[in-house]
Amino acid sequence: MAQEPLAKSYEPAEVEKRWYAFWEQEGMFHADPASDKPPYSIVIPPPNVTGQLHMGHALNNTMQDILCRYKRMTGYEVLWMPGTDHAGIATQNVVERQLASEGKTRHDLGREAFIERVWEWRAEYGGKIINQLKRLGASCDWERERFTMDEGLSKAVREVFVRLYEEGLIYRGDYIINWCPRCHTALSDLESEHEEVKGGLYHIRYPFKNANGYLVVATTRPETLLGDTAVAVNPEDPRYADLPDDTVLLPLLGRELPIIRDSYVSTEFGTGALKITPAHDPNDFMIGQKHDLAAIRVMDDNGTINQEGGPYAGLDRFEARKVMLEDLEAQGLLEKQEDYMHSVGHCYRCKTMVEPILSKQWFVKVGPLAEQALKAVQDGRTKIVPAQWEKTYYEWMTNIRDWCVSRQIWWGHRIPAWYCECGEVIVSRETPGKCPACGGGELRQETDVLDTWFSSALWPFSTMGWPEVTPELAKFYPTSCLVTGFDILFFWVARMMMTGIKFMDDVPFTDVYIHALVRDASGQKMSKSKGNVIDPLIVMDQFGTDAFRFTLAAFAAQGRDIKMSEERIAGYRNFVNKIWNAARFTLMNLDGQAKGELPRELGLEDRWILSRVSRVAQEVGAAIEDYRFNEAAGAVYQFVWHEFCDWYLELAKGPLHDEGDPARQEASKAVLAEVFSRLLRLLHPFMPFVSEELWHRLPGAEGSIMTAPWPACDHEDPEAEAHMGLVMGVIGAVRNIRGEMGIRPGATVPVVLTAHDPAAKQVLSAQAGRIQSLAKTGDMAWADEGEAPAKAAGAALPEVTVYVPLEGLVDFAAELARLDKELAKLQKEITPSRKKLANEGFLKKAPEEVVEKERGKVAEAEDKIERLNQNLERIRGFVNQ
RNA sequence: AGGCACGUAGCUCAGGGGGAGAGCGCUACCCUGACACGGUAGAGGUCCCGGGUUCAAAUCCCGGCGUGCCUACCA
Repeated sequence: MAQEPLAKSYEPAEVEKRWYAFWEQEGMFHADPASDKPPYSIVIPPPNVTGQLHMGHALNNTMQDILCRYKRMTGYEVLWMPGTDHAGIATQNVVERQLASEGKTRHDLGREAFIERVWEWRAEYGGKIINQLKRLGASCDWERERFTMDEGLSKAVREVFVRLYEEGLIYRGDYIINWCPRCHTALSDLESEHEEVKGGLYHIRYPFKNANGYLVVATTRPETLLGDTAVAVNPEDPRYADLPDDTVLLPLLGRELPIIRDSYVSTEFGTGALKITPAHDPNDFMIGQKHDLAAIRVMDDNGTINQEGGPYAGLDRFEARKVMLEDLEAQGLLEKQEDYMHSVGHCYRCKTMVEPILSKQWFVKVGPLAEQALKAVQDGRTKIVPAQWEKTYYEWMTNIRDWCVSRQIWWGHRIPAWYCECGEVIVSRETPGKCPACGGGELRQETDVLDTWFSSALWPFSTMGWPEVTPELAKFYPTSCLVTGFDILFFWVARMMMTGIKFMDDVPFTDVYIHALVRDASGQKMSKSKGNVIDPLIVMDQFGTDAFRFTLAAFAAQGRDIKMSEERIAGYRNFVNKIWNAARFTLMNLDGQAKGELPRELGLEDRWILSRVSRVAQEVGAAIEDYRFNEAAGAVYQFVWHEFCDWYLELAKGPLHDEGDPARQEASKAVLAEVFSRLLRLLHPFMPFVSEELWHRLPGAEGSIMTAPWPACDHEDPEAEAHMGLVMGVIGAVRNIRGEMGIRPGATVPVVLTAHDPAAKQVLSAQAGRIQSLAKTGDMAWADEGEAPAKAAGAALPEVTVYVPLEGLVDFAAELARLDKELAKLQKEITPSRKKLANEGFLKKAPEEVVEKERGKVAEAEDKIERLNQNLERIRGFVNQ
């Protein structure tokens, strides 16, 4: 690549587009099942085809991408399996809305044409989110992209359904389900979202048939009274031990209702008398079965009262409630009504209030499956991170109820069941030609489709070709990790566990990493209606994808939600720019010279930075493997900005610009090139684009940074780190004096040092040039203790005392104040240690090394205090003269 | 109703039995030949409150208070 000087600041847009195209063209995301490398695999949580990239997707996929890119660099064959979900209800809604704008309904088209229409919609708009993931830099194996309605995946769905049916784990039955009167479909328990709603508790009088008086029942849903088939009281309830009659009359309709006794009824709540509506309440249904009561459905699929409702037929459920209450009131049957907060299920798609309705549905008997899925986590075959979620998982798995999988919509996998006129039900992989029972050919296929989660539950193996036996399954199943939000722990993760164990005989993933939610800057959940959404696409346009990804990683602490604001992203945009400019500096100094062998003779700062980059590489790697993304990002940030840029580059300027010592200059160049190359690799999982761009700018660079090895930990040098610590300490001390004393930045100050530790003198003398340039000092002089300059500001380090002679620079009052402040700080710092050492219990019981450490701290501080005091006295003596 | 998290600098948060940390913001100074999307220095804290365990608690335990979230068939 032509070496033009870098622009002064980084321009992401063009770079991102170019490198993503390059990676795809080169097939760098493609996983080879025949590879010798160890496998690492992740299946993407498939976004809805109708989806638009939001913050949640961005976080989720950034994390997966960090893992995948890191694993590739550490020698794994990585498969990141992508795809989308057909999102039954959501997608059907979108297309129905489209039809509505043409003045049509799906019924005008008919089932087949409608489904055709959905496929058309998908072809046109369905790829949107995939392109948005690409913009994020996601390194998915797009050649393998899957869709839950694909032929292969549909085959897997059918296979699973039939096998579960054959084993008696799928059944069809009458049950109370959650019905959405707007979407016209059953919903699973999970899809009914409970929300606190202000309603009323109505006390209604049910007159006795053969006696005076009445029984008062309390209800929140008076309209369901039309379907009552009994009234229940607790057999233990003394209030109802002696009733004048065993039959009451249903208000408004006059139907005779038996009074039954069941311990389910609470004596605490309401009036202690409960109306029983088996067709419209799950508990009433249960009681109804127990007492052999009739179940009368009083509402149709729209939530409108049906024929059974007599005079109220045709009224909407809410309208019916209103009218019925008025009538009850008029007849003196409404004893009282009070405000009542209770939680009511709402459709997760359209927020319509769910109506519990009795109907015939298909269910998965989850008990046996859940038991296995529970065990797999308990015995550690699958690890959930952070572990606190395991509890939640156990809780749900042990209380799980059968899963209603049928949906009364058109878009989805049609249930492979056929009904014969003779009453036979045929469940089969292939469309049956005739009834095996009566031989009749008039078979009707079930019209219901399956819950979308039924197909997503198979995702980890259906995407790899199951039920066929494939090399992909052999190499990449079970997958290594699943990255997801806790909101779909039950919807999806738990169900994948069940099916994976059942059909693959092994867990679908060894790790599950549960990440937090992304909220707005004030902690509110982002939602369109609140208008507080931050659109990741706009953010990427504005600040660049790398800055955005880094922000997500940096804030992704385990177990805490992320509050996102543009200000933060701007901060990391600055970081990207910092990297860019460090590259500018590096490239200018390298002068086109390719990275070569490191020379044996190295400067202190060279040894130090090599040691640091070694350690940081290890730290960052370990943090990524433990899903501590924020720590990984923090370590890179700290290293790049505050060690490499703030210290190393400044220190290296000396030798790099010193034409008088070519060997030293060459050594610095070699180290600069080496460290910068490593730094880019450390950045790559977080910032794929800018790291790739700069990688190619490095002289002599070959291939993509994607396939470059993760930096080794091979230059640890504790001595160099200790010596650099000393140098930094001296520079810091001088800078502090300069800053506090108000010495003009341009002025050069003299420095006198006294060595407290003789070894320090040698180290510092060798680094005199570095100290002079970074602290802007003149010549460094050494004095013996006791010969310290009188008119000087002083700072005490453990190894040396630093004096800056002040004659002509500042007034001494300022220095006295500074020393006082410093002394006070030291005293305050050391107080807890002194207290500990004065405590006999501490001396006796604390570990020896802890006691030693405290002693050392006190000794060091006292030593500093003494030296500072000496200087204080000298100045006082001088001032008072 | 039960469960789970969280409460640390002005803001957003790391940390998690032995020296209170970061980023942003703030103050002062500086256009030093990579970068003002920058540099140097600095100010700022009852680690929510109350008990307990311990030689030692911001950290562990118990109880409050506050804030989120999840689960639940008491009409």
